[in-house]
Amino acid sequence: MLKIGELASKTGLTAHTIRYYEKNGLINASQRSEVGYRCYNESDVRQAEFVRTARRIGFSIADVAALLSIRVDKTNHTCQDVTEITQRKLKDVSEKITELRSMQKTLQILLNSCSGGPENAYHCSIMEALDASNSQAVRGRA
Amino acid sequence: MLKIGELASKTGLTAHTIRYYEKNGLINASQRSEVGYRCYNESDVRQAEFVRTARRIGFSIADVAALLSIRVDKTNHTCQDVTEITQRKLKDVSEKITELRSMQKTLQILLNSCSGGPENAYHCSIMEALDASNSQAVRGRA
DNA sequence: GTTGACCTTAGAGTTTACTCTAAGCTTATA
DNA sequence: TATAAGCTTAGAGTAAACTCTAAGGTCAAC
Repeated sequence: MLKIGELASKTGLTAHTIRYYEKNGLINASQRSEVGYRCYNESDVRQAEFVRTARRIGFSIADVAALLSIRVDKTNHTCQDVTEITQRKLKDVSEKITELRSMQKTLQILLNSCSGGPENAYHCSIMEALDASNSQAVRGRA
Repeated sequence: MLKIGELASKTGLTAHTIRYYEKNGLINASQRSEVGYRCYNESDVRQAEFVRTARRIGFSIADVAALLSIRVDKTNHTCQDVTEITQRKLKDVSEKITELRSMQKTLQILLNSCSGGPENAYHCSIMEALDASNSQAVRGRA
């Protein structure tokens, strides 16, 4: 039976985070010591590791809660339930990537257009591009 | 001279957002009407458009504030000042993309491993992968 | 027997960028 | 003239996921 600090170092979470997850129903201590300390058994530890793994992959806390509810009652859930969550997350991630790539491209174009040197910014082409909202560099995201 | 609602529809921001930007020093109305309405002249409008453009590209509010301080005093700032901000932002964006790509890859591996069918989740390989923290799919992000 | 590390709780604070509300005045339209 | 749309302010609420604080109890070691 581990105390919270031990679970923390075992999982790489902080004790604060573990209590926060508990408040959100992701992790629980199946027992308390006589003085009220949280005690985690092997099954609790596995659940905590599940949570940490899922969070690390990018699932939100709500996603993890959904995955856990499947995990504790696998026979009443289908693979489809699981893949739905995963697919939705993949879609989110992919959309975010598309958006960021567009930003990346724009920023790179801006950087390419400017010397970046010590001369004053009076004719800086980045500033000019930002000033002209009809500029080529920026129009990509309109 | 535009009122806030007119500036809003011209820039695609909301009046709420414009006031919020004002509070953060990004946009200001160089005049007020007799009854206290904000009045924006051409220069104010250009600044608002600058802000909107820079935000759209992905600059944070702090970034935009920095760019504006250069904008209003170009002769005392260098191209280097501008490219530094842009480069830092490009680095942020690129790092975020790397992180998300890794998530994307992991999620795709999970999806590929699972049928996603209506059978129950007892042997769902996604759940198994999340349970086994030493799984191949997940280890990539450790 | 006292220091220091660890545990408890409730609850507030952080970050970013809005978004909305309430209460009230102004302006345009019918 | 009534109604609706628009403007004002200060300040609260939202989202996500922590992160920290205060005030206090517990435990192992020197």
